[in-house]
Amino acid sequence: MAGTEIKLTEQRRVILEELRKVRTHPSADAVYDLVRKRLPRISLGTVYRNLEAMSERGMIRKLGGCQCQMRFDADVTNHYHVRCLKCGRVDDVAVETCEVLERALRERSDYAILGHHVEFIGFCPSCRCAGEDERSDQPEGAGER
Amino acid sequence: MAGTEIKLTEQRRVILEELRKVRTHPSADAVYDLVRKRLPRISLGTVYRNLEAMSERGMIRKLGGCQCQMRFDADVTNHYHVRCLKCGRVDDVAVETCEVLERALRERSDYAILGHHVEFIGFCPSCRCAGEDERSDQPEGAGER
DNA sequence: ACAACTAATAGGAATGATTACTATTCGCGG
DNA sequence: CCGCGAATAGTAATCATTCCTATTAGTTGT
Ligand SMILES: [Mn+2]
Ligand SMILES: [Mn+2]
Ligand SMILES: [Zn+2]
Ligand SMILES: [Zn+2]
Repeated sequence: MAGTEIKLTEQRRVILEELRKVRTHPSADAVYDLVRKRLPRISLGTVYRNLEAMSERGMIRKLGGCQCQMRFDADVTNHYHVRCLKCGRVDDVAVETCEVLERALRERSDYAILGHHVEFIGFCPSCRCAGEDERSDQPEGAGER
Repeated sequence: MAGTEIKLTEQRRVILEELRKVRTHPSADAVYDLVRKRLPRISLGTVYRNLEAMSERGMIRKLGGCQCQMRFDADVTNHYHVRCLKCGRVDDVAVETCEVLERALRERSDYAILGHHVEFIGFCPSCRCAGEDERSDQPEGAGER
């Protein structure tokens, strides 16, 4: 239910406030630690559930768009990928890699940059068609894992 | 031990051959299923161990460079991130997002493209210094999870 | 062929992030 | 206060991945 309105409960409000305070891109359990200082009785499940609910609604971002399961590729040349949000299919894409991005960053960052990766997200040809049919009745949870 | 030479055992050879046959970017357990047709006694642990060993040596690629643990961000504006391979720290980067990539892909792909994400990888200022010190004695497993 | 030694494997247990489940609680209109 | 749907706390289950250990395969020297 990606577009549904959400009630701003105490727990959700505090999670959001704490996440807005930090610049560290915390993990779910790090958010849990922050929130627990103000709501000692909150449960980890509530943190996970609400982080998920809020990212579905675009109130926050979830990083590392890839699913948990790793994928492997015998092609070690530099190329980018596109992943289907619904079925998880991964394909190569036909855009050339963009080293200009890396050069630009090397000048502005204190990190020692080793590389970068780009992943497009969308719906593959078959899921795309399936989605257009059922768009009317089911808003589709976008397969977000 | 990223740069060490590797012996091409029967199991490794078959894993590599099967991975080279497909274009599907299979997961570890999908590789296991493929390999098991030829080596019915191979264990899942061996598949995981050797996929990891071969990707460390650049013989294959591991996709979804992000760790398993999700990170969250209250900043929902479009921006890219850089992740430290050693300590997992994630920072925002100061390069503007590259919509030209997405436009280019939309013309060439059958996917319905919804977006893309870019993640740079490298060493953060503190891990970078620490790494330079110990570079002599320990080759450093690059923190590859 | 045999012993000694090392690297790799099979199989199963352990781990850790995430999700599912369920009884209880909360908030709210009537 | 009552009834009811949404949300929560606490815990169990899931599932990809890693760890562990006894066994095996390969290698070198005799
Ligand atoms: Mn590929
Ligand atoms: Mn950010
Ligand atoms: Zn699909
Ligand atoms: Zn670091």
